[in-house]
Amino acid sequence: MAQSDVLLTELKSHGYRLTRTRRALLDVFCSLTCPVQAPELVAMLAALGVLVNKTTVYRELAFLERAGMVHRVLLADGLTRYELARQEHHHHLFCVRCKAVSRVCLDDSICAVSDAIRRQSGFRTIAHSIEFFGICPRCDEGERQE
Amino acid sequence: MAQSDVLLTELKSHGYRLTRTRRALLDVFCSLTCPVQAPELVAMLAALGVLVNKTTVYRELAFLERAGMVHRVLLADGLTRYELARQEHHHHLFCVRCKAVSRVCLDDSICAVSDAIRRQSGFRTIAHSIEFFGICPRCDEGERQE
DNA sequence: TTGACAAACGCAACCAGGTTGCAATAATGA
DNA sequence: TCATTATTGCAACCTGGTTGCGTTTGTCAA
Ligand SMILES: [Mn+2]
Ligand SMILES: [Mn+2]
Ligand SMILES: [Zn+2]
Ligand SMILES: [Zn+2]
Repeated sequence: MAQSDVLLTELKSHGYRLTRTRRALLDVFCSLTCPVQAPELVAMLAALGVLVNKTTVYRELAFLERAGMVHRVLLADGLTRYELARQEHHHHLFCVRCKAVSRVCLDDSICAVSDAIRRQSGFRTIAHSIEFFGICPRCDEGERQE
Repeated sequence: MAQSDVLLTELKSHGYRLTRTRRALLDVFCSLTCPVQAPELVAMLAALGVLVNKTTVYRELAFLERAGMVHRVLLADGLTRYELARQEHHHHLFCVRCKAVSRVCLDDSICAVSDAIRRQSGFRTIAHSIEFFGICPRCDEGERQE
């Protein structure tokens, strides 16, 4: 059973409808390895022959977010991206040159600062975002040759 | 000498003009303790009697960013904020309830993961952003009473 | 299979943040 | 004071995102 079918089954079991958009969107998300913007999703669906209005995509993203299946990713350019939730916990490397996004898994201890923050300031952390901005290996190579 | 005068002097020494907008903007930035959005700055300047067009503010922010005096801060709501650069290195706590932004200084070791990332993936980190999203002490108090 | 019903949808209009081209203005040093 | 050029205002534009509302469609029970 494909990963997207697992998700569809879960939605169905909660009484939600399995629409063309919903199926296609989850398919796309399962095939991706890095976060994407909503307008990009509209284009990707169109390329698959699924012509869907941007309003629908935004509403569907909100729905999938509520259902805990996708979440937002904020990177250095201020644009909102989405990726499948329930992946191995990881963080992002954003190349400020070519805008490529890659992933990195960090040591648990780095993610465990929440407790220290709670003690220090009383702030109850729900989530964190650790993003690194810099130059990816490919661009670094290119720059050295210029 | 006020902090903003130091910055103005530096700009002047590089041959840049000291305009009304520039002075007022640096004054405002020096008086703030957390990052602000561009439209907020337009309003704050207006409240000080400095009526300035939003285009000018955006251009001035780009200028001050190039000059290394302010930088962008991206938080959980996807809006771009700016704050004075050259502060003690710190990170942000974003209350998802009241949207308040506070600051926290983390252990150096947490910020030093860049080397590990370089070894692991070849990605050359220039900057990082570590943001925490959760409930601030005030809101936490309020929620407990409801 | 059919129909009722609510969920999902498309569309148009709208909003906010941000950008651009260009002509007018103002800070500077001579 | 004047020339030079950085800075500014304005209008028009762009993109991402939202809203209201009437229509379509997925689901399930008859
Ligand atoms: Mn990711
Ligand atoms: Mn800060
Ligand atoms: Zn790159
Ligand atoms: Zn709060």
